[in-house]
Amino acid sequence: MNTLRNKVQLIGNLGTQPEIIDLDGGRKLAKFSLATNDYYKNAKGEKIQQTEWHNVVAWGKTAQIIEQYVNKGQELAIEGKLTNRSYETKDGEKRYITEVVANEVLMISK
Amino acid sequence: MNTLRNKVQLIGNLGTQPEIIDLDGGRKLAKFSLATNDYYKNAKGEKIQQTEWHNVVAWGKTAQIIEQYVNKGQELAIEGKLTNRSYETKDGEKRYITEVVANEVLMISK
Amino acid sequence: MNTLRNKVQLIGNLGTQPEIIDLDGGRKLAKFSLATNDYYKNAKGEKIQQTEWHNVVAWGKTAQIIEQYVNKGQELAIEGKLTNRSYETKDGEKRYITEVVANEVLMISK
Amino acid sequence: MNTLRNKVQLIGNLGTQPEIIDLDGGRKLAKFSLATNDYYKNAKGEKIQQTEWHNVVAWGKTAQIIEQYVNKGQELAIEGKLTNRSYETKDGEKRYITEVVANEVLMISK
DNA sequence: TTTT
DNA sequence: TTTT
Repeated sequence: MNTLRNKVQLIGNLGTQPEIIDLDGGRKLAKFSLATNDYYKNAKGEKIQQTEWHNVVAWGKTAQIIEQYVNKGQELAIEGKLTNRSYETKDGEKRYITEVVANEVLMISK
Repeated sequence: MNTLRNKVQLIGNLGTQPEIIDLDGGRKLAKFSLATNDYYKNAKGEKIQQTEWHNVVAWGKTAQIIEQYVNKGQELAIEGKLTNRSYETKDGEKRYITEVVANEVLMISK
Repeated sequence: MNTLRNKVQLIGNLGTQPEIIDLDGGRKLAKFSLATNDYYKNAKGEKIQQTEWHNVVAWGKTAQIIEQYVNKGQELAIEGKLTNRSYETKDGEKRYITEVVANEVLMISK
Repeated sequence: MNTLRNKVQLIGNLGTQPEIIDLDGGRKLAKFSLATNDYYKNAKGEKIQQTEWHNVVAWGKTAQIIEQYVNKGQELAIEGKLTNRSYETKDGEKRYITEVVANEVLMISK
């Protein structure tokens, strides 16, 4: 009843090898940056590529699939939800980070 | 050719009245916070509500529609893309902010 | 790994009370027609409403929710997949029907 | 204001070379069948592939892109809306056909 | 056959 | 900061 309310879909390329973290109890966490590329023409008619980098995380079974099959540079479609976390810097300042929590991944490169 | 690569959809409620900024050339910019609510049961079987707050912006015609029809508290469905901007604080520090740029809005409350 | 490949999302109104079928083993099947309305302006500048009627089915837990909470006329968001079935008429002719199999429903009317 | 209400997204392979129809006024229409594949395990634990075939049409600029770049067998992501048409057979019977009208296409094979 |  |  929830994914209709908060859904993100990205098709892009991994900027780094995914980082896999082994959590207590055997559960895994995967983290990676995904670049989506947007193309448009500017006022001069030049074709411009605009790249957005997204922080993506995945848990459990999805993390396992990523660990086994997903590598740097690869093209990937993901679906998930948009989340915001805050944390404190070592100077005690509060910072905010937005992450996409992926619940589905689809490798689309051949 | 682009929205398939980077798409966000949110259905939630406005936390504040939308802020409307009149840009040079008559163009408008609308900014607001949108709360999406997720419900799940914890280990004790208690129903938990988890709220995510999203920064949403809209330009041009979409901003006009928001100015005319959208108010604090209202339920709204939006579709857009996920973007990241950086800016400098007055102390010269670089900060990052993630925003959803809405290209469609749909008022779903009666 | 699948919903990224075949996904339908509709926001519309039920044309009829949902039909609930009790299957063997206690499982339920819900069937209903959902009208989505599209608005556009024609060459004369008149506002035209175009309605599409969709055959929607849901199984199991989603069917139960529909039986309990969803009624004729109500506004509903659904997400699911697009499927095609064939059947034979009593004259032995093969006919095709397209249905949306809903796996999520969200009541959005107040 | 409309695509939130009726949206279909498919990632699949073309079963045939797209049929391109030149309409009056230079406008084009593209038609093709797209197969989406779903994988699941049956009661015996065997991996089953289920293929759905979808009728897809595209108009204008999207049809031109398809004419130039899209070929039989290729993997394609499309986004569009779900429509239903009726027509009469030569025996005077009314038949219904469901089509996905694509407004975006993305070639995802390399 | 819905709704606005 | 919203809503149920």
